[in-house]
Amino acid sequence: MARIIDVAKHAGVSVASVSRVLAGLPGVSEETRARVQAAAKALDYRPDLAARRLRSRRTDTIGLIVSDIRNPFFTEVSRAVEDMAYEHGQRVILCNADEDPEKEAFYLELMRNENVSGVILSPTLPLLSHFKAADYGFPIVLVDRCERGTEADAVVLDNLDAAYRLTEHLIERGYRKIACLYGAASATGQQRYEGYSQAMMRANLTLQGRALRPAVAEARGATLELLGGRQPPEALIASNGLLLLGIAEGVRELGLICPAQIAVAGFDDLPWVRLVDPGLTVVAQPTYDIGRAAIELLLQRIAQPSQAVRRVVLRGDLIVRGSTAARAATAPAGA
Amino acid sequence: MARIIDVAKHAGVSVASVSRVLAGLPGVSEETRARVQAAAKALDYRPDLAARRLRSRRTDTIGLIVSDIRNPFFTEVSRAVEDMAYEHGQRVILCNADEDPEKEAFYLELMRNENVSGVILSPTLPLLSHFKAADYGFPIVLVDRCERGTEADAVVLDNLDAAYRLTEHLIERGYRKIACLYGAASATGQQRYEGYSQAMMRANLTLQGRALRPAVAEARGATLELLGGRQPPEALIASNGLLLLGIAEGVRELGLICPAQIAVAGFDDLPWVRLVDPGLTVVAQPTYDIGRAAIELLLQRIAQPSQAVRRVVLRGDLIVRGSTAARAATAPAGA
DNA sequence: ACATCAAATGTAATCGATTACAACTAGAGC
DNA sequence: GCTCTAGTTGTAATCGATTACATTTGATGT
Repeated sequence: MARIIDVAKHAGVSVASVSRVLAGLPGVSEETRARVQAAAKALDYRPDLAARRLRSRRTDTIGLIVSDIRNPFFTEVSRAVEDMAYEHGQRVILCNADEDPEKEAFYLELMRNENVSGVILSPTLPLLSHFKAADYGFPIVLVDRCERGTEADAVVLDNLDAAYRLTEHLIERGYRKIACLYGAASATGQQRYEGYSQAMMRANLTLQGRALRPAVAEARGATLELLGGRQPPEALIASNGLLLLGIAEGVRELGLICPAQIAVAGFDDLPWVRLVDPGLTVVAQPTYDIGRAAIELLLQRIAQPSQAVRRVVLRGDLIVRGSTAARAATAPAGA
Repeated sequence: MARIIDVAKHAGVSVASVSRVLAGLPGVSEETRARVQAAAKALDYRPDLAARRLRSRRTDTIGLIVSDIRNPFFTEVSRAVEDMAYEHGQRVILCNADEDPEKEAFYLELMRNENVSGVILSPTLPLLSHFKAADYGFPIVLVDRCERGTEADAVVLDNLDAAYRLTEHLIERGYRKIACLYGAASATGQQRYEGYSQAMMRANLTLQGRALRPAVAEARGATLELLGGRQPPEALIASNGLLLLGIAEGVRELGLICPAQIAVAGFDDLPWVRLVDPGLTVVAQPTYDIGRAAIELLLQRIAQPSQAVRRVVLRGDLIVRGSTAARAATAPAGA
């Protein structure tokens, strides 16, 4: 493998000139530039990144720590992050923390060791509660999750508003007994539950919330339980796509007809929600935009480490489908 | 940030001793070991990875180049790869080549520059056709795609067999006019089409194949076209999850009843396939195992660069659901 | 008491770039 | 002709580890 000194010899110049040409710095004559480029091409020279990183103290690498890449929301976000990162000459190291604070700490530690340019993170609840971006040696941008007082750049959905509107929609359509299954592991789930709560209380309706671990089976179980009990709800809301899937499974398992017997709504406009029977009403998140906004914030902070904390709040898009069609006047009580 | 020389001074030993202790090499007294560890902890020392990589010529980084992480198959595979990689002290750089040979070449180039320990790759068709792992400066393992003569380690499904069994199942259930929508961009799609063809020919049935770009909209369009024409097929087969989704969309759009009016089957046991109306019959791929097998092959090849080429062929699992229920004796022709 | 040897430790070269600084060149101004 | 400046170019220090090789230490055998 050719080294910079080989290129220098081949071109008959010094290593400094080679370095300058290849870095595109000014102060090099056209002739030298041409000779160096020719030599580099002739020798198929490629700089050793380890050496460059050691000397320059820059890695051009960003870390992306999500809870689980298999969650379609994060899949999409990570895709956006990767696209943008490579466009800006950055590599991406991807990590799955599985909502586990220990794994999360491990990966943040890893990022420090890797000396990354910056990190995009969807934090667990315990980490978020005292989170200060300044505590880390590198720029951090949060995605999907953040609380009012969090001292960090962040890109989030307006969760409270979105959940409020979704719940309001159900109320308008005539549903009264509405239960909400929400993720207990993230701030986002809590905020969406809060939006649901506010809408319900405003309409003087009784809250029925279930905090769940973010897993399909959890939501399925809760659905079977709720709908199998006495006083089953008329409508179910899921705070994210995984839980929505679980609800759909449970409803299907019970053989209930949607929305006549049970209305369903949730978050994340996943490819399949329009396929299950009457089509599911959801709040769509602009996932790709979320990813893109996150990396833009990050790149700007890398360039300007001391700028004020910024927050991008995006609005969810309510997509109404058959699963929340207007409720029949009153359910015939016992026929 | 503490450097190794600081640790050495603090412990009253040489840098060599520190390095030895931290690398876990033998030939260090218990006392030195303890002092070094204490010093390292006291100073919160963390080795500079760039320096280490420069000197040791190892990066402990593997590259994962897939066509699109948003394809659930690759999502799952990449999850497995990441889990295993971090367990073995390797970082993962993730790249999406989008079935684009240029992007693919760019990323392979990047991997070379990064001096990765190895790469896991799902190659495009043109790359695969002349692929030799030995042409690259690093170990490579292929996933999901490989041809008979390919000179590279690979982990693949027994595509021909799986597609054959799936088609055979439809034939047994009484379907005759069976169309197959398959991905034109990958060897895998072609092999599955081949399995379909063999099963059809064995039963003396007429082939009806559509080579498509791997996109949901393509399959949806083809479905509308096929089912809208004269002589519509009685059953549709998709060679992967994306195309299956497109078929499901198309069928739903036309308001056809499955399987009475159209049977559907495909590949990939995605979370939603049991939810759409009668449940879709599919061949399930052991995706996590595929990812795990890939990285195991890779780690072994890294350890033993000159060992013989190996291939892991996994068997698909036919999961029968309502979408391929036995066909009614003969469709009443016009009532 | 001394040669021998293994274990422990230290010294310094090395990986391959970037970059501060010095040195050189040529033309402008006086 | 001489100084000054601006534009090029080169030399060598530097980043922070690993590791080949040299050296010291201490135990063992005779």
